[in-house]
Amino acid sequence: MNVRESGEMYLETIYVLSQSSSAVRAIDVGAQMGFSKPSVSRALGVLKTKGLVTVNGQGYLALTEQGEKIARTIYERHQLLSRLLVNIGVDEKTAAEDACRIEHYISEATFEAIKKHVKEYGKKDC
Amino acid sequence: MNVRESGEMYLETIYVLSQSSSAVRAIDVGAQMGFSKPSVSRALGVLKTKGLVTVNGQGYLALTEQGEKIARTIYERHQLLSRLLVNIGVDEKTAAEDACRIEHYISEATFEAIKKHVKEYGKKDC
DNA sequence: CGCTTATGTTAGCCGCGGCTAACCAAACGC
DNA sequence: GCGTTTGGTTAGCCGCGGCTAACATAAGCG
Repeated sequence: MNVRESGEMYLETIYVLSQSSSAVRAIDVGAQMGFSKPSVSRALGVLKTKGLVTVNGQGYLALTEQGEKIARTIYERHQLLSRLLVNIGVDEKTAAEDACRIEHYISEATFEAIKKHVKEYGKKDC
Repeated sequence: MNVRESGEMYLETIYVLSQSSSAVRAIDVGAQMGFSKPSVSRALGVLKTKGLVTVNGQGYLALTEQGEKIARTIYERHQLLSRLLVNIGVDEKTAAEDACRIEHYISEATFEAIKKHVKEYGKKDC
């Protein structure tokens, strides 16, 4: 399922919120992302039809296996990129902001290369 | 003037084409980017009204000082990111593709940090 | 019971940035 | 000199992804 930046951000947000809260609803996602209720409603509708998100009777959101896979991928990239940027001297806030955009646009190959590089870089302590 | 990814790509393309050709026209930009004539026409119209591009009587395009500044910035980022990715093991083609997207989304701070890091990295030969 | 508050959805707008179809004008070639 | 080819514009469509306004429930509370 092709999900682009917007969809990925929704999935990632649900994923992150799920880790600190036992129940995530649409309104929480909107609050987190700074988007209106209708925007969230529609975006979730799309993600539902794509089989990436489910909603139970109480309005609680859950990622499907597929959805969680995407969310975890993006989140992992976010973490790695963010740490990387901080490591090379970018301030926390800017690093997080930049990582948040870059994370949607790098290929798997680039991600793997960065991961490998970070490991080497750490080992050699340079 | 706020230019986003699309506008930046047009500016960058004009800039690059200008370096290997003495005269760049809208049609060349379209051919290079794989876009239709009307798309280019409209995009250039916007860039013209923003004072970033000029067209002379013969239909030849030129970047204004402002426009060239943006184009050079983006191109510089493209080059640096591309080299960086190749250095850490990403293949040429993928590196270019990824750089082409990332270049529009990194902050000045991140760009400077990467530049600095690349220099250090080179020096220490690790 | 009835009002308020919280949550979600529906309808419809807008800017962005692609697209095709159609047209216009200038240059080129027979 | 006239048809074709080349380059550009105008009009208008479409999907994306925000938005507001308005409405539908459902829960909490005096």
